[in-house]
Amino acid sequence: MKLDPRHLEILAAIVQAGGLSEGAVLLGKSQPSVSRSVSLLEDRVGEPLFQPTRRPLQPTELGLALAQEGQRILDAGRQASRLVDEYRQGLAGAIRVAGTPIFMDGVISSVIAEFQTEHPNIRIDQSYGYPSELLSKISGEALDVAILPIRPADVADEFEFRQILPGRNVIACRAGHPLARKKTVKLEDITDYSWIAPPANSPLFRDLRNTLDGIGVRDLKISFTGGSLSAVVNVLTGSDSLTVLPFSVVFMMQRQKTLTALPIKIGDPDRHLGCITLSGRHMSASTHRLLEFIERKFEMLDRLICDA
Amino acid sequence: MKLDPRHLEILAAIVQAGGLSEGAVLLGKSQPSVSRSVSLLEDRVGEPLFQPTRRPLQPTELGLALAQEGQRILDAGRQASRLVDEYRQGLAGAIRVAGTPIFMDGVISSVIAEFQTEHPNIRIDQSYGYPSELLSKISGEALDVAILPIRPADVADEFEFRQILPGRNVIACRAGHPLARKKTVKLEDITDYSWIAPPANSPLFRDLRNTLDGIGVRDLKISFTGGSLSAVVNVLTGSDSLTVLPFSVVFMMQRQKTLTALPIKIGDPDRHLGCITLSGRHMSASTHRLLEFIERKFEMLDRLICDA
DNA sequence: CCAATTTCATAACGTAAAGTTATATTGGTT
DNA sequence: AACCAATATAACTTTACGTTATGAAATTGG
Repeated sequence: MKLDPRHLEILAAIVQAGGLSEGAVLLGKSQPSVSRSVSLLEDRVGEPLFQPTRRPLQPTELGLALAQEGQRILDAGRQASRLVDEYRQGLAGAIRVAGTPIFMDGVISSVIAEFQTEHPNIRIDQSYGYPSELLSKISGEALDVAILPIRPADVADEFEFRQILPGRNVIACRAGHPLARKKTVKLEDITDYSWIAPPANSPLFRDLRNTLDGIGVRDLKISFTGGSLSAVVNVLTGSDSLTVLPFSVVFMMQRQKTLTALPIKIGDPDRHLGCITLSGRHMSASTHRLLEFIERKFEMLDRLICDA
Repeated sequence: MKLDPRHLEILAAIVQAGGLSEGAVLLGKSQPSVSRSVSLLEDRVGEPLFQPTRRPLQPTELGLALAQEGQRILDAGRQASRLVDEYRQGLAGAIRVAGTPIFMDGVISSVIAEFQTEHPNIRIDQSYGYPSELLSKISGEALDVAILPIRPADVADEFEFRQILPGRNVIACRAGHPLARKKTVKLEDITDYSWIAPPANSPLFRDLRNTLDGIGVRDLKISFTGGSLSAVVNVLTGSDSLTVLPFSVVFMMQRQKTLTALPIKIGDPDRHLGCITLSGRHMSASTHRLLEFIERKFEMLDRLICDA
């Protein structure tokens, strides 16, 4: 026989409170209401749940056993309410974030780390991808937030774009690089050194080609290609190679005195770093919190970069 | 915010079944019914519980978490139903049984032991007492069943009496007692031996006095008084003393070749052994089972005794 | 890419029961 | 015996469950 879980909850409250009236108060209902609910439950069970003609209303053996199950139901209900509250306030949940490898490792990951210390109950599922995959994952709702460099004009209507950093690339080298000591660097200086290229299908690779095309470098020696940011940095710091990197990444690395940017002006890409979400869809409160957090942190970073 | 536990149950069923329609089947409800219940729940929660525009209806993070709580509620409900079923069938519960010490230890306890092997989920709370206390405990609902010797006419209206054995006392002695070998025993033989008496406030003690008065014995030597059945038996088997015991008790002990009854006719008491319950009150199914079990066993015992 | 099919949502309506206030009963107490 | 607090009952309103019928949307298969 199927019992109404609400009846079991009421039974548990009465047993716990030690009386029907007190139980009613505990439940925030009127006394006659819970009285009748108990009657209904007793009718269905077919056995008395309370000792008859006993005034401080004592449960029978069966009443006590059922009240225990009612308590479990109450507990589960309370836990559910707690979950909802936390979720609605954006204090719990899971967010699927992905972005281009260099940006994610170089800049975003530390911001996410900061976010997690503030919100330990929010789980971040991070992954990597290049713009086209990222957009299709967002579109297919396999992803909540994508962080990538994109031309604002290229953002389709189904997406929402929040710019967090203007695009700005620099030529990067190790901190103690011979060229790094010079006040100004000329094109002729650059051609002497070999180059490190990011993976061929990455946006940065196109930036690298555009940049070098732009400043007239035609035949560049590529000594290393592919790999993650840490691979690039390792090769860069262990040699006199050069590469093109977003200034924000170099800026973060400068703090550890490993990389530096050459004092030479190159064309900025028309892509800007930003967060892409699906527009029109319901956004979870925790996702909203993360986006606001990222925007705030990058405002601060932008100010630091401008001051530098 | 308080959520309806039934909604959480429905959510759990849908998630478990892998779809709204299947969930409806699982719950034994119509599909529109559960559909609307989910809508109501989503309205109250204020967050989507299922991915929109996904047809095999996949739960969101929060939906999944709430479904888990719903599962706990379902489990508790099922357990409650199981408890009720067992209780109604008399397969579970607790019964408070008490009786006069000699009867309980000598006859009833072995019957109860048999009952418990048949119904391991029924707990028997056994205790001892003399008729007056037993009746007042039954009256005050501190006891479910009392087993005692009583005159059927003395049973008040508030009680229900089921006789299980006619009253019949015998003079008992150890198996190898000198008198036990005789074909017939005369009054003169008896007076040579000392007597063991049950506690002075027990019905058996009155039976002893009545019996001896009836057969003309005036000055009896009492060598031991009080104690439980096992104490009486121990003294009896370790000496040539005599005592008065219900024949049923002696009959049970005869099987172990420890006691025997003297072949001398004494007056039967007007009390009969039976079960007392409160009349008019609801009797639990397990109590009913126990009473029937006892009646059945004693019918068999009675037949054995008559055959002997 | 369109039709067929599956899956879910909505509509309309009857009914069960939860909720309320007011009032009657009944153990327990002094 | 009488009073008091706790529980039960009565009468009525409102909510929402459950039903069948039907509509809309997404997936599937050719």
